[in-house]
Amino acid sequence: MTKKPSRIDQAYMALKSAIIEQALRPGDKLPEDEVGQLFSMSRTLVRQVFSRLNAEGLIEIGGKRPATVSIPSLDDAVAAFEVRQALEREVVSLVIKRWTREHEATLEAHLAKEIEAAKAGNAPTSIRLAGEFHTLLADMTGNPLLSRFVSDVVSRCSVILAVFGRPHSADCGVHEHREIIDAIAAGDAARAWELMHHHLGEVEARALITSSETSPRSLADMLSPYVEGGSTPAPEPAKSRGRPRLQVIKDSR
Amino acid sequence: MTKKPSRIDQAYMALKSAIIEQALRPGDKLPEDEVGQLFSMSRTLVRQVFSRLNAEGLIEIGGKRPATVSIPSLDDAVAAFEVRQALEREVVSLVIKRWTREHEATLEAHLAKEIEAAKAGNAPTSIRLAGEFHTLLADMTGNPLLSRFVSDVVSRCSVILAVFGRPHSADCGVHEHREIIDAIAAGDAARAWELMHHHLGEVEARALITSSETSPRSLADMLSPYVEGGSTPAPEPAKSRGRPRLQVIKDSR
DNA sequence: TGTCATTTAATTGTATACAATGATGAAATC
DNA sequence: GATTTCATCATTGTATACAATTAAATGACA
Repeated sequence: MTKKPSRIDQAYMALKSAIIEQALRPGDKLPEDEVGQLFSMSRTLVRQVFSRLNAEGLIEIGGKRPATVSIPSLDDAVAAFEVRQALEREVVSLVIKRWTREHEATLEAHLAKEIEAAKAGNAPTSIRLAGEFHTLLADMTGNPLLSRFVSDVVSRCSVILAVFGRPHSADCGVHEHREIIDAIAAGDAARAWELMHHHLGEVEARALITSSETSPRSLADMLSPYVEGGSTPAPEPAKSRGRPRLQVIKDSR
Repeated sequence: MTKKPSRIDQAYMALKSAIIEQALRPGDKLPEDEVGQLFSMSRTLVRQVFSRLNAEGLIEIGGKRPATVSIPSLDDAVAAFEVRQALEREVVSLVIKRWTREHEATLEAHLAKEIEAAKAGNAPTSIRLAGEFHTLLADMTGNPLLSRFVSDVVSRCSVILAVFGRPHSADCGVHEHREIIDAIAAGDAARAWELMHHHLGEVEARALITSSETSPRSLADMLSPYVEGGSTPAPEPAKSRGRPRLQVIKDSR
């Protein structure tokens, strides 16, 4: 039984997904009260959400300025991939030790989803699933701390790709995931690590071209798919603030 | 010019130090308003401090119960040392690559402090310095993310030692640090890693004996050396509660 | 027209108020 | 005397109010 996520958790996951799927791009501003209205919570709670996102390096806060989606530097990018290599080496090593049939089934199912998303040309989903492959693998180590660190660094890498990366090409990534699964299933630690190392190198190699195009959309538009309820919560377009309208978003579970 | 630490930073560092030096022991309760009074800040800020400490696994919050210093399980301990080995292997590798004279001087100076603390029999300081040796090394990688992760896991290990560890014996640790510095200075990566691996194994090996002795002191007493200004926790002690009544915090085990 | 000073609006930083929830202890009943 | 029930208290969860600071807009002046 998964304990039901609190509203804070929901907002956290929603914003994290939005950033990772690049619906929110690096540099985008996140005013506390605006986000609060979108998720129907007070700034107090938004602040807690921001605190968590900041701890994972996904947003920048504290400068008495609106929070912004992080813009990693090139140094940050190098550092992230450096750490990621070290962590995922350990992941591969541990997963092979504790490998079970269920793990294999889980990864196969995930890979199927990746393939499906790639076929459908669903870029945001592909990006998210590509990252989840690695966090899924990390979960299988049975080491929660390692899992957390990997999840953390994978998130950072997603943002890095949003800044430096060329458009996500799902195909090659999926194929490499295929090979990694096979090597792990075969218990070939050396080959599995070599493949993972190469795979991460490929991902890192995409950090060469800068794609900086700005699309001035409203925060509500960018976030609407992530706010619970799916459709836009009809944000007040009026600039002059009338009565602060609070919308109640119900828990549908 | 280091940016001045905010009050939040100060309280965070104070509590972190108190936990790492085992002035606050696992299971100790940390009521928000009591801590707030000690550091002369509102619960709002205390909450932010707690949030950070919780993110690093040093305290537990959220259960509608008072925050408590974390009591890591044996599984947590194994997981932490597993991750730590992976991270510090990378640290050794990177530090050797980027080794400079200044690094050597910094570490020598730190080692001198460790020796001094060991001679003086200052256990809390010894514990803190032993951890700082590793974070200092991590800083020298020039990789802020790796540095953060190492700092995080080292903190966790400190708490773990507080739960499972036998009383800290500074001498052997200091000697091992000595050897590690020498191997790194000599550029012998293999030996440096072997020494570090062994050293961490030694530290982990102390996670065998449970030392559960309870000393029911007041929170103010335990924290007073960490509160800015030393022993006066209240800025306006002239009121009816000149010395704030502080309830006894018990260690339940 | 361009630049600079001043005002105005927007946004965050912090504290406090109120509600909700779980712990504690006392009283009543068997 | 033990146990259960209920009231009270302590503590956190959440929202809002106010202060402080920064970004933006306006207007004056060369």
